[in-house]
Amino acid sequence: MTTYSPAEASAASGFSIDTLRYYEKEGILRPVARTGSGRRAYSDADLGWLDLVRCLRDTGMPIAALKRYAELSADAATLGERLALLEAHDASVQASIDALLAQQGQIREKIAWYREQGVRSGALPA
Amino acid sequence: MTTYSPAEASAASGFSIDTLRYYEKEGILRPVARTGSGRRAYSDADLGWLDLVRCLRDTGMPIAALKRYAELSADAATLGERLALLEAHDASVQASIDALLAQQGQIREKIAWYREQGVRSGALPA
DNA sequence: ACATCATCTGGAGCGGGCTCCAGGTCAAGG
DNA sequence: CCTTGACCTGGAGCCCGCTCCAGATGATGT
Repeated sequence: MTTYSPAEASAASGFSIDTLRYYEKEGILRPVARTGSGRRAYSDADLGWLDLVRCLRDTGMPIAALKRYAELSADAATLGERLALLEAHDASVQASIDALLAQQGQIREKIAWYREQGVRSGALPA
Repeated sequence: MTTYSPAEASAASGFSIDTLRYYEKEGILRPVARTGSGRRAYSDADLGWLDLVRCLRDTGMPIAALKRYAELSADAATLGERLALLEAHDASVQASIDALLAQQGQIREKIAWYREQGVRSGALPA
């Protein structure tokens, strides 16, 4: 069973070492195994979980929700609850995408308007 | 030429009155006209600009960039620069959308995995 | 043996973006 | 008139999510 040093876990997950320690302190990462001398030894399972954390964080899930999800993960009986949490998050991601698409439309209208103004005034080539 | 009280501008833009004052202080909103007694009187142009600000903020443009954009808007000769700024922002919005779609895929995989686990273990109905 | 380096801990500090507060000033309704 | 309420100002405070620091400890390479 391979293990990984903090530096390796950081490289693999894309989180800084400080952030990994912070996540552990916050309960997003359950206590990581230690070597005899007290250094962290991340497991493959830890890295897998960090991958998911990365994805959830990057899609805007707040630390508190991540922590909740992590707590639930400690108990197999909460599978339904975790599923619900993920589904709610999926819906919120969908909402963000929809909002971004609409806003992108507005930005592009503005861009088109600028282009027209520029050409009309001769400031931009047609 | 219609004008709007702070409360009206807030309702129309969706920004709190405090945020409107903050934006003005930061230079995102150029100094708003005042009534004889010193109260703000927002114009239609102000509200239009706030609409755009809303859109840009909601798509993740930071305060500093908004400020830059606002400064450029004071000088007609900077049209090209503003256009470039918007185009860059459009590209970053597109990148966010792409990233979200990919991450959504990952989340949905996880959801599917949970469903299967749930059914397999009998915790969830097929 | 020694210098170097990675890591450890607890806690302070930071940047972004607001949000709230105290204390004061007007304008309008009863 | 007098109260009420919207508004004003400058500045402090807050929440989030890290990020950095000092000081100590243990592993590593020469």
